[in-house]
Amino acid sequence: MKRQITLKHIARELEVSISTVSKALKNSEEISRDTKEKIQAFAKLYNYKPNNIAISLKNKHTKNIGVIIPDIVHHFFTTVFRGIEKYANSRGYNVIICVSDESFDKEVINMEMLANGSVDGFIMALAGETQLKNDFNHLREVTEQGVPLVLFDRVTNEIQCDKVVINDTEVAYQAVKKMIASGRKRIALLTTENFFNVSKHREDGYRKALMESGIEIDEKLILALPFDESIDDISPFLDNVNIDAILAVNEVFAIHAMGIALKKGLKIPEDISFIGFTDGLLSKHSIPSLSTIAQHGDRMGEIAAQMLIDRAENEIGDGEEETYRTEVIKATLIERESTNF
Amino acid sequence: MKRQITLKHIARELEVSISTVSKALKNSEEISRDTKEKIQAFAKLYNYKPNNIAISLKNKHTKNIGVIIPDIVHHFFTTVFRGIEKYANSRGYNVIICVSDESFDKEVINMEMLANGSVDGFIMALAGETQLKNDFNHLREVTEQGVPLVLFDRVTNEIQCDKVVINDTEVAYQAVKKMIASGRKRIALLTTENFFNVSKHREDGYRKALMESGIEIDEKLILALPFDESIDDISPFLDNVNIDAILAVNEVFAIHAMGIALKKGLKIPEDISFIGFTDGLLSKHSIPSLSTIAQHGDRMGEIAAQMLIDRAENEIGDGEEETYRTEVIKATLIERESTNF
DNA sequence: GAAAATCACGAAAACGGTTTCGTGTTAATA
DNA sequence: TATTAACACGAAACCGTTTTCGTGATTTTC
Repeated sequence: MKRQITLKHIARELEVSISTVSKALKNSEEISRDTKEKIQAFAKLYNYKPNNIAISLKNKHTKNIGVIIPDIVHHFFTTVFRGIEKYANSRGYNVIICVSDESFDKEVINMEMLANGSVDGFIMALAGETQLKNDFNHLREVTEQGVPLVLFDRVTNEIQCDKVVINDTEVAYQAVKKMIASGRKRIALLTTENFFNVSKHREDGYRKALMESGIEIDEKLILALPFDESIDDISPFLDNVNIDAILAVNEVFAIHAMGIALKKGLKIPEDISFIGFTDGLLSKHSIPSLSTIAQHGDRMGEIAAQMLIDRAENEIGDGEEETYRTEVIKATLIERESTNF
Repeated sequence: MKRQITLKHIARELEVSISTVSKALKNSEEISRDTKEKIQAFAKLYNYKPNNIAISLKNKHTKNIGVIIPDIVHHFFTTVFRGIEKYANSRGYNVIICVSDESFDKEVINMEMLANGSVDGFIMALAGETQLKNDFNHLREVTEQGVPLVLFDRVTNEIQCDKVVINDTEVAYQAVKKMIASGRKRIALLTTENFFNVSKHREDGYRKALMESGIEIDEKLILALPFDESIDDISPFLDNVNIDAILAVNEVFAIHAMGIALKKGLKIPEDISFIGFTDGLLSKHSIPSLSTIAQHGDRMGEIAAQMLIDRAENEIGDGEEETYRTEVIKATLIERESTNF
C-alpha cells in the first residue's frame, strides 16, 4: 500500500524546497515558468492531493458541518438532511451526521464528539428527551465558544441562535378551518406528548380554528400519545369517541387511524376525513390516499445549511453584536382522497 | 467569542512547558503529583478539549468513516446507515455521509472530496449509473492507496474488497416457491432495469423457483421498469396479463400494484397475492398489510462498519497479502395479509 | 561600472497536539 | 563523600500545509 504523496516527497524528488512546491502548485507568480511546469507535471503524474487535515489545522476550519437529528429512519428528517447535504456540498462542505435517538445523553455525547474542532458548526433538531428535560447547556457551551448553531423544527427559545421552523400553528389552523368549512363538526386531534414545540404549536392551531368557529373544544377528542410507537392506543380511543374528522401530527397516526376506521366500515372521506403531517410514501400510496401537510424538508435543510455556512464564513468582529434570524417555511396542504373540501 | 483553549495557553498560564501539560493531562508517571493536579484542575476549569484535527494530523487517522449511498430518503439505506452509525459511534468513530443521487459523477466527486485524508475508509452502495457504466476506477484508486473499502447491497465483482450482501437469489426463490406451494401458477415479477446486481439476483431466484416447479416462464409476466419513479407503467401492464401473484423488488411497486388490483375489484390475497422487498412503513401500514422480505439493513450496516473499522485499525504489513470477505445476510420473509400460505 | 530593482527560490514559523531524548536537581547507594 | 539512580520537567522533532520574510543571483537603471 502506497501512502498518500506529500509536498515533502515532491520536494525531495525534484530537489527543491517544500515552499517552492507549495507555491508552484498554486500557480504563484513567484515561481518561474519552468519550475512550475516541472512540479505540476510531477504532481499530476503521482496524483498529488493536498491533505485536508493539514489544511484544516492551518486554516482553523474544517469545511465539515455536524448534523444531529433524533432519528434517521424518518421521512421528514431525511428530506431535511437531503437539503442540507445538497447545499453544503455545493459550497464544498461535507456533512457529519449523528443520531441522538431521541436521547438527551446521546445528543450531548454526539455534540462533544464533534465540538473539538471536527466541524465548523451544527445543525440540529432537538431530541425528545432534551425538550422534556429543558436542559440546553450543551448547546449553550458551543454557542458561547462562537461555534455557529442552527436549530430546525424542534427548536427552543432558551438558546439564541439561527432557527428554521415551519408555520405549524398556522397550517394546522388552516387545515382544521378547511375541515370545518366542509361541514365537519367533531374533529379529533392525534398528537404526541413529548415533543413539545411542534406538537404544541399544531395543537394551538387546532384549538384556535375550533374556537374561532364557535365549536366547543372537547378535550376527549384530543389523544396525546407518549411515543411514535404507541399507535395501539389509537384503536380504543376511536371506539370511545364520536367524530367525523381527524387531524394527526404525523403520517403514521393518520394512516393507522384510517385503517381502523375502514375496518369499522366507515367511508372515507364521506363519514370521516383525515389530514396528516409529513408528505411521505405512506400518504401518497395509502388507499385512500391521505391528504397531508407537506413540510418541505428539502427547503428547510437548504436554508439551514445556508444560514450556518454564511455565519461560519463570516468571522464576526469582536465589537459587533450577533443578531439571529428565525426563518419560517410555509407548509402546504396537499389534498388527496381522504378529504373532500 | 472565546476561541478553544489549547495546550499552549495552559502552559503559558501555569508557567510550565507544553510537553509537561500534555503529559499531565494524560496522567503520565513522569509528572509529579502536584503539577498534575494543578494542570488537570486548570484544564477542567477552562474546559480544555484536545483539538481533534491536530490529533488526526499526528496519528494519520481521523476516526471518521465515509458513507456514500445513492439516496437518503429511502427506507433500506437509512436502516443500513443507522446500523453503521450506531456501531461506528460505539467505537469512537464519526460518520460522514454523501449522497450520490444515483449519479456516477456525483459518486466520483464525493469520493474525491473525502479521499484526501478526511476519512479512514469508505462504506458504499453503488449508484445506479455506476453499475450501468461499469466504471469503477474511482474505487480502484482508493483501494490501491490502501484506503479500506466496504461495499454493501449494490456491489461489483470488479473490485476486490470486503462486501456485505443479502441472499437475494435464495430469498426470492423461497418466496416464489411459497407462492407456488399455496397454489399460485401465474406469478408476475415487478423489477427495475438499471440496478443490475440486486434486481438481477432476485430475478434469478424467481426464474429458478418457477423452472424447478415445472412452470414455464412467461416473459410477458416480467416487467422491468427503468426507474423507481416510473410506477405509472404498472397499471397498463396489469391490464394485459392474467396473473394470481406478484413478486416486487421493492415496497412501492408492490403497494402500487395492490392498489390497482383493489380498484379492479380483486380480492387480496384470495384472487391475487403479493410479496415485496423492504420491510418499511408501507408494508406494515398498508391495507391489506404487505408480506415482505426484510433485508435487515441495521445488521448489514453494523457488519459493514465492523469490517471497515477492523481493517482500518489493522495496518497490514507490507508482506502480507490482503484477503477479503463477503458476508451474506440472510433476508427473511415476513408474512402479512397480502399472502395466505 | 556601481547602485538599485527584480527574480526565483529557501528558511522558518505557525496550526495544536504527541513523543523521544536530554538535563539539572534531588535522593539513594557504596 | 563521591557515584549513581530516580525524579520532574523542558527542548525539539514531527504530522502536512501555508505564508511571511529573507537572500543570492541576475538584470535594469543612471
